[in-house]
Amino acid sequence: MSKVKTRFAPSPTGLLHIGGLRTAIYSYALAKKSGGKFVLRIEDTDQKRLVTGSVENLKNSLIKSGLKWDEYYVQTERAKQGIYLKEAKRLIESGNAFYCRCKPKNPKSEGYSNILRDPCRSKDYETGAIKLKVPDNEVLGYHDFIINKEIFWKTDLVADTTLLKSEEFSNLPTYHLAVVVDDHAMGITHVLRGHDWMPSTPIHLLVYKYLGYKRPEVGHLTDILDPDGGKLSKRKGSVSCEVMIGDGYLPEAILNYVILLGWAPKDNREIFSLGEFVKIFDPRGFQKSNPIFDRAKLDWFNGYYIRQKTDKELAKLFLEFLPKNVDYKTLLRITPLVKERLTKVSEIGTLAGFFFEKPKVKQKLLGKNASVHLKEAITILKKLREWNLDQINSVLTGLIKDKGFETGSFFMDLRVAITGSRVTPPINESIVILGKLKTLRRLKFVLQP
RNA sequence: GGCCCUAUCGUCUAAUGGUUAGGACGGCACCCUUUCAAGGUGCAAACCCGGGUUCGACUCCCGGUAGGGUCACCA
Repeated sequence: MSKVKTRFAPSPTGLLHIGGLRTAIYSYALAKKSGGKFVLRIEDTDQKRLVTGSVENLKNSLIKSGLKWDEYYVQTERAKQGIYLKEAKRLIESGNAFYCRCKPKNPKSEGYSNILRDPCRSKDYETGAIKLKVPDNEVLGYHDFIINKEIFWKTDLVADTTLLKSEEFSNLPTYHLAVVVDDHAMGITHVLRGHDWMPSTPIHLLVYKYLGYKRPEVGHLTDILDPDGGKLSKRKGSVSCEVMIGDGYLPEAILNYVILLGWAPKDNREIFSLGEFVKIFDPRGFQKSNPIFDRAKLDWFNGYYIRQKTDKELAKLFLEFLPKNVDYKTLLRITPLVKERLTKVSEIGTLAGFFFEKPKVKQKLLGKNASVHLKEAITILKKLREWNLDQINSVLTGLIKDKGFETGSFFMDLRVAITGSRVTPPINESIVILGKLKTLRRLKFVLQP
């Protein structure tokens, strides 16, 4: 197999969205599978929408997911070299582009436009924005390697599109020029991008042709849809990688889930790391229809990957979500008790908070025999010389038998008195970690607040 | 509205003309069990509709319908 070179070309307008991450993953896998290179290119030619800090954030999110790029470019830097201006002028010279001095359209006030041919194409300006002179009565087509189909457009339906902005916009290229010039200059062999780019593909096809470039393979990926309909909205915030990690999701869980949105291997295997994915990746496994983002399944992946962590790894992750003064050694002992009870790392606070802070115990959570249960528990636990699980287990089960208590309600009262909650890690194991002193103090406190 | 893409359980998907239409998440039930989980077992749950082609269509073709995208000197 010949070597594939791909790129991920985000615009630095915010955080890395999981849709973007997905495009990056597939591009990465496509290149790496062949032993080729993966390029990161920042498409920052729109000054107005640039968000400061977003380039760093983009990089960080990619790194956390394990996606390492082999080459890195920034478009405004390349624009300073004059490369886009030079190529745009070549198009003017060959008669395939023209200068335009119309006022830029405001899409919001004008809605969709049906004017395809720009009036300036017949004028003979020598400055202004440079637009593509789209030919009449031709058919443009390409084979999409993801949809696996030939796709065609009639040029009569393609608009004269701006390629290079005018002087007042610093002669920066638009996406349409920049992407073609850069992909060619960087030797990109496979372009993989979102479905939303499909309608502008005929423009790029024309630019490739007029500039005399060999064009790469092109494939369009499905869009991730919101459960409420429409494209997954950034406004909901929690679909950016950074926010999700802050919510307690693991990068490897996000990665694994996202890989499976719109792609599946022949054997339908579901669990894999990035490295394993690269090995089995096959572009024929793409789904053609848009998948819907399903948080329940993501949660399942997250729980799965939490359970795969060693106690040490997990305890370290917990630190992020707990008060600063938490003792790491104690946390390490707690970890195996909570491991299989977590969906998100952030839930450690509510599940294990009682270890670090005396809980408020609501009386109504206690059963009607609570005071008897707790009194007897105090008496028998007080006598214990060795504070370990075996001792506590045998002493308490012995008590239940002797007094004829109901096992479930006895332990529930103990649980509530110690933790303040009816949903907790195993109570005897918890008491061992909590220690004799605190345990007895809490039990007494509940009886006599 | 023009153009383009798409259509299998609620969701993610497998199937490449002949299957009891398979798996996963979620749901439900049972087992395990001192709560909740995790784990185990089982159950319910899908080929958008209408025409063709064919001995035979989830699979191929056409038409509806539905969903999505896009129509900026934004990417």
